[in-house]
Amino acid sequence: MDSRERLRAHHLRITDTRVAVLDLLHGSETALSQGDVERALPDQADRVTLFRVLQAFEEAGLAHRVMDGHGVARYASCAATCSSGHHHDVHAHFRCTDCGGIYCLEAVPLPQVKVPKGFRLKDSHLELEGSCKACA
Amino acid sequence: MDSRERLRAHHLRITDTRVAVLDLLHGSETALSQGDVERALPDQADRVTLFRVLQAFEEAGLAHRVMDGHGVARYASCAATCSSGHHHDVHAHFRCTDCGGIYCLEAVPLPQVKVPKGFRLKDSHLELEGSCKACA
DNA sequence: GCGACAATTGCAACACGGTTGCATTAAATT
DNA sequence: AATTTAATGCAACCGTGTTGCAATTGTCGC
Repeated sequence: MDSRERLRAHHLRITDTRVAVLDLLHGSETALSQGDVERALPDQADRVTLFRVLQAFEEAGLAHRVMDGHGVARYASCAATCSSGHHHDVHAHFRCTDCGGIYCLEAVPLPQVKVPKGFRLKDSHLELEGSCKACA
Repeated sequence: MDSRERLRAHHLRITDTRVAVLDLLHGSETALSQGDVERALPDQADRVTLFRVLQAFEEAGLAHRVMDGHGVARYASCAATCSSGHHHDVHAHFRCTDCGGIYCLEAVPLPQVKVPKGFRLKDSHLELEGSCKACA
């Protein structure tokens, strides 16, 4: 689906920056940080705007957020079935310790776990680390 | 084991601050951030010192580091079998979205996963989210 | 196409954790 | 006790994340 259509479908106004960022995310194999986007689209927009664009994408269900190992947020485009407040990115993430890239591993499901008595489980994240196919 | 003994066994010099921090970590049910330690031990030491103490603990195998959901590092005391460069904290972590506390769930093992061809897996982290027994 | 309204953007500024360099202090070794 | 080696405190810096506000721009009805 075209980026403009996707924005419209998720009730976000269509601006040059949003289209450019969404295209970028969609074409990237790895999740991108705000800084990555900034570097990939120089002079496109202020860093605060990029921050807010990515924030809006996440809230709207257009992208999901993954934390890298150093506390920096990275974003990857969501499956088509995600919508505002309802993400379905139930897969593992692989972080390459060489290049820093984060890959969504759709094929790796999240395990069913049992938590101790009294704890209430709402969400789970599985993060794998190692070398990606480009670095190994 | 006494904190002084543990420091000695891991080839770290024994200082008031290190003993205090190690005692604190050992007595805490949840993983603590540098800020947590700072607040728990006011006037004990400079924040840079606390940063370096926690860093030294991790390198020495006295504590392991867990990232909270917002990119802040938290530390929990390690099992006795951990040593410099060889951590054995192969368990899941539970983050309470209400109080922010992070619990080590020794009873929850890490799943065996298969990564795509070309990827080389070295480490994995399982992070669970929800409400802890105190908040639920 | 034009105007009105609401959403988006840019800029300045700040918060906070993480991090380094360097001079000072303190622990371990003899 | 003297020497060596590591730990500490302080100042300072970086990058990400964040907010407030004024200026700009997209969208919708006409």
